[in-house]
Amino acid sequence: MYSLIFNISTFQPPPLYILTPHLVSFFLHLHRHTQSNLLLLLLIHIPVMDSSCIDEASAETATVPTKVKVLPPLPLQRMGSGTSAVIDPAPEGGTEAESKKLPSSQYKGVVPQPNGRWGAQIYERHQRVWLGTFGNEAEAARAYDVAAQRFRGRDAVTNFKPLSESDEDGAAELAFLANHSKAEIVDMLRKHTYHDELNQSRRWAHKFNSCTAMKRSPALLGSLPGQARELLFDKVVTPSDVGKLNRLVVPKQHAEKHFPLKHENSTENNAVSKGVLLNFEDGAGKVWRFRYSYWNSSQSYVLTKGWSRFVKEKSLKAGDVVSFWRSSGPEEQLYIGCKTRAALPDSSVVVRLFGVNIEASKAPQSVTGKRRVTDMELFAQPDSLFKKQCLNVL
DNA sequence: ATTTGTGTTGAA
DNA sequence: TCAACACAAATG
Repeated sequence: MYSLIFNISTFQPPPLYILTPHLVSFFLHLHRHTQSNLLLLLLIHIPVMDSSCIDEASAETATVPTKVKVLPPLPLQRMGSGTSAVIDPAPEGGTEAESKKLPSSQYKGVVPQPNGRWGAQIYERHQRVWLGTFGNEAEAARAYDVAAQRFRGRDAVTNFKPLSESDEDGAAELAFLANHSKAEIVDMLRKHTYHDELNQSRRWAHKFNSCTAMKRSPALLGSLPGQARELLFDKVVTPSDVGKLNRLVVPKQHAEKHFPLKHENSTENNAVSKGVLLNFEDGAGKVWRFRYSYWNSSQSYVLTKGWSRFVKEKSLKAGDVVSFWRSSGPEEQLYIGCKTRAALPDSSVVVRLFGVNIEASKAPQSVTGKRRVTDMELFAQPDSLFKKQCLNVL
C-alpha cells in the first residue's frame, strides 16, 4: 500500500495512472466538498490486472462518494403552478427558434414532448422508466412524484408532496403504493388511472373499516369489490392433520390438479422430493408459507413445514374445514381459510361472504384467547399485501 | 398524421 | 442519475 500526497490543483491525470475516470471524478468530488487542496490518497497496489478487474475495482471505489452524503441545502420542493416561470421561452436568436428548442420543464422527471405535451420518466438501475405523457407539466410532475415515492420510498425527492404517514390520506396512499408492484403503479400512471384506483381503494377501505367496526351488514360486504377467487377445494381435516405429525395431507386428486410438483426429483431413491414453498394468504392478509412436497413412503402430497403453526394459530380441530383458493387473475395468488364444522355456539353469527358461510364472534372469547372464529371475514381484501410470486421453487 | 416513447448522448 | 434531442414505433 502506498501513500501519496497530491495537490489537487496541479493534479493532472497521467494516462498511465491506474485511475479510471471514476476515481478522478471521485477525487474531484471530494475536493469540492472538502474545500481542501490537499488530498491524502491511499492506493492499494494491485500488481497485475486485466482491464476488467481494474474497472471492477475502480467501480467499487467509485461507489464510495455516493455514501458521503453532502446534501444540498434543500431538496427541490416547488409549489404548484403558482411559481412564476417563463413557461414559453420566447423565440430568440437568428432564425426562428419556434421548432428547435423544446421548453425544458421546471419539474424533476418531466420532459417536454414535441407536441407541447409533457412526458414523465424516472430512472432506475441506469434505465429510464417511462411514466407516460400528460397534458400539462404539473400533472406529469405528480406522476413522477408517485413513481418516486414508490420506487425510492420515504426519502424520495419529489416535486410536490412529501406524503406523510401522519395524515390519514397520506398513509392510505402509502399503503396503496406499498401494496402494488412498481410495474402496477407505472401502468396506472401511464394509463392515467392512478387516482381512480387509489380512490377506489380508499373507498373500499373506508367501507370495510366501518363495517367491521359496527357488526357489518353481510349484504354490504358481499357487494364489495374483491379480487375474484376461485375455490380450489376444501378438506375436512383429519385428526392426524391437526395432530403431532405436523403435516396436512392434500388429497391426491386436488394436489395433482392444483399444486403440480415438478418431476424434477424423479429419483426414486429419494424418499422425499424436495418440494416447493407455497405462500397462502389468509383472510386477514397474513401470509402462510408451507413446504409442499410428495412423500414417496406414503404416496401422498403433504404440506409440512409451517403447517403446525397454522393449526395452532387457527386452533384447528379435527373435522374443521380448510379451504384453498386461488385468485382468478394472472397472479395466481393462493389463499387459505378455515372454518369450524362443529355446531356454532349461540354467541356466533354467520356471515355469508363470497358464497361461503363464515362465523363471526359477537362477544370476546374466553381468557384463553382461543379464537374459534374463522378469519375468512377478511378475505375480501382487494389489494393483497403480497403480490409477489406465491410459488417459489426451493 | 400525430403522438408516444425509445435510442442515445453528454452533463452533473 | 438525469434531461435534451432525434427519430422510430405505435396509434388513430
